[in-house]
Amino acid sequence: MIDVDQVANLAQVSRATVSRAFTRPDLVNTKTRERVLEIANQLGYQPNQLASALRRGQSQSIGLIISDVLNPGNAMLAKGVQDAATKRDYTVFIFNTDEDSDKERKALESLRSHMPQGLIIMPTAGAQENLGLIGNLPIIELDRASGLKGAHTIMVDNIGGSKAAVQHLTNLGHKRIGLIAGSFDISTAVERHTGYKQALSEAGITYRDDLVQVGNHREDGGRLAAQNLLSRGANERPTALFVGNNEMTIGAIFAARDLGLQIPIDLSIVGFDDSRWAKLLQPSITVVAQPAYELAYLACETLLDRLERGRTQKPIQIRLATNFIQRFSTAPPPIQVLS
Amino acid sequence: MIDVDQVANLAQVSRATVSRAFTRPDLVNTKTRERVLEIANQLGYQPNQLASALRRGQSQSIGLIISDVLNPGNAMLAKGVQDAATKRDYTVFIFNTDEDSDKERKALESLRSHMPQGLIIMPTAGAQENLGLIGNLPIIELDRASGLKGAHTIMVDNIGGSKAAVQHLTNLGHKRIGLIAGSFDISTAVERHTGYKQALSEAGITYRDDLVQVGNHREDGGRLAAQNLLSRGANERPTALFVGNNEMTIGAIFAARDLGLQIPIDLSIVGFDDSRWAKLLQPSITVVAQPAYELAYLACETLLDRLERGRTQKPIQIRLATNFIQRFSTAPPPIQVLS
DNA sequence: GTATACTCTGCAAACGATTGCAACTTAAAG
DNA sequence: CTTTAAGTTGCAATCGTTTGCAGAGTATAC
Repeated sequence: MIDVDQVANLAQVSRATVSRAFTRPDLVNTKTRERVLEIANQLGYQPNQLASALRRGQSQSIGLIISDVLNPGNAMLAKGVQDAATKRDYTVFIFNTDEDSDKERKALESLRSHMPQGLIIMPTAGAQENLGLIGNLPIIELDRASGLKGAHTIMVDNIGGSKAAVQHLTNLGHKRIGLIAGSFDISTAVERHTGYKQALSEAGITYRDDLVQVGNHREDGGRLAAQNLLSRGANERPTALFVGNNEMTIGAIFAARDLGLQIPIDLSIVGFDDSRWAKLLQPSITVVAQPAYELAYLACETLLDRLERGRTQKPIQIRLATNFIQRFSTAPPPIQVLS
Repeated sequence: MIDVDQVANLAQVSRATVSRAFTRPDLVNTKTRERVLEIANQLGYQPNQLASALRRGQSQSIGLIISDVLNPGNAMLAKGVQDAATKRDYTVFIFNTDEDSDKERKALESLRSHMPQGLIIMPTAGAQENLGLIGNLPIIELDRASGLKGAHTIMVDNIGGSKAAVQHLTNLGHKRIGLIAGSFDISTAVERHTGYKQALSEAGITYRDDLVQVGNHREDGGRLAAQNLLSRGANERPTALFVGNNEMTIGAIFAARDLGLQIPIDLSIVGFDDSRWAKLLQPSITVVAQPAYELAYLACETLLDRLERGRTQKPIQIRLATNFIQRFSTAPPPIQVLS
């Protein structure tokens, strides 16, 4: 690789001048600067980011820890963060946790050795202690909160989104609405559960524990939970299902099909988080859409602002609105058959 | 951040010994080593990757350039590469090109300054010249070939996959089989086109230019292409469509719906590349599945082997088999109506 | 006993950039 | 003409590791 000295020699200046030609152009005479840059360009010189980062103590990079890029929602987050970072000449280190605290810890350790200037993280259930490892790096929690006090968080309005979904169902006349929730050690699951309860309460429907199932956030969990809820007599089982995330929604749809239930005739379904297949299925699925890209983009911008401007004031806490999209998986409940 | 010297002081040794305790444990006395590691652990010391990389000239990282992590197939590639890299303690820098050569060039420049030890790339149409910029970094081309002579490539058997798909259709009795191909400056599109032609030829069907449409790899391109092919009289339009990638398959399905064509009664469809929705749709879609994860994992392992073992022998060129999955979007062609 | 080998440790020079400080040049002010 | 300031440049230290070399200590062989 070609370094400052080679450029310096050819341009007949010291390496200090070459360095300044790149980083503090105003400090070097116009003619000199042009000559240096010209020669650098010809040689294909590019400052070594490693050396630069080491000396300046600024790596010009940030970390991003998400649960799984295979989940399209997470991929969207990755894209949003990367786009925002690239625009400001930062590099992003991406790690996946697969919701496993151990992997999260390893990711943090690995990340730490690369000296990122900040971190955007979608915390796992064990994030609180893991985050201790990383010292006082500026951190923004994305999509959900670890519970760390004073943390900066950028999330969507889960309660509101959830409420909108369930209200839609109660407005259609549903009384027995099942909830397939995520694991309650994750803040989004708790909040969506809260929204569900609020909507029921406002509609004058009593909350029933037996209509709530907790799934593992994946397709099989959703399927299992739905089977559980739907394998009851026609006058017993829920007439509508609100599912707490996109993967579990797929599972629920499969379960309904297995049981021969027609959507939306026999069963209405609303999912949290929009996706490709939700639009594509017939009937297409009514969902609460999240502005994932904007969320991530904003998180990254916020982090970089904080890095470049001053240090910590009060914790930043942002909520973005969700977007309820009515499609064709919801309809009034079936007529009740007297037994 | 805490550095070698602090550990060295506490452990009453020189920093050389501390360093060796981590990197060449056999060179330091067992008792000393244990003391050093113990203290390092207590202090939470971790070697600074930047400094280490700079000094050793080995960054312990590789670059990955894909077209778009939002495409689930690409996300799978990213995951495969990352898993393989992580297992061997390498870090991955991920960049997206969105199929834009300019972005690819910028990605390469940015990447270069981070001194990766190798690169895995899904090349854009303009990759040949872009790759010149990066000097003699070990490179593996993933999923498709840039055309660079002597390049290492790891791809799937596109011709075979394509042939299997079209043979399936000819076996069902289809005579007019449309192809929605990708842009021909990308090797996969060319190869899939070749497979299509071969299968037709072997079935004794003459190749017709007007049954082939080139799309832009995205949903809208597929939709447009399909509209074009299907907006013909019932005795004119293709009775089956083979679509060259997953996004365009979605477009084709929408186009068929728009025209009121029932799949598979009026129209059979086979897509290249499996996906979530292909399984989920009703009818589910027959596809040629690619082992994307394995492809990527293998690419990364191959690259790392090459880095750690010796330098270049002859170019590596690997092809993985595709997997034809018959589902319910294909059926014999409709009975021809005499006009 | 000495000679030889081996094990372990420290010194100090790298890696490639950035930057405080000082020196030198030239222009402006008095 | 002298003084002061502004504009340019170079010197050399620094960031945190790694590593060639040499020296010290210990064990083994003769």
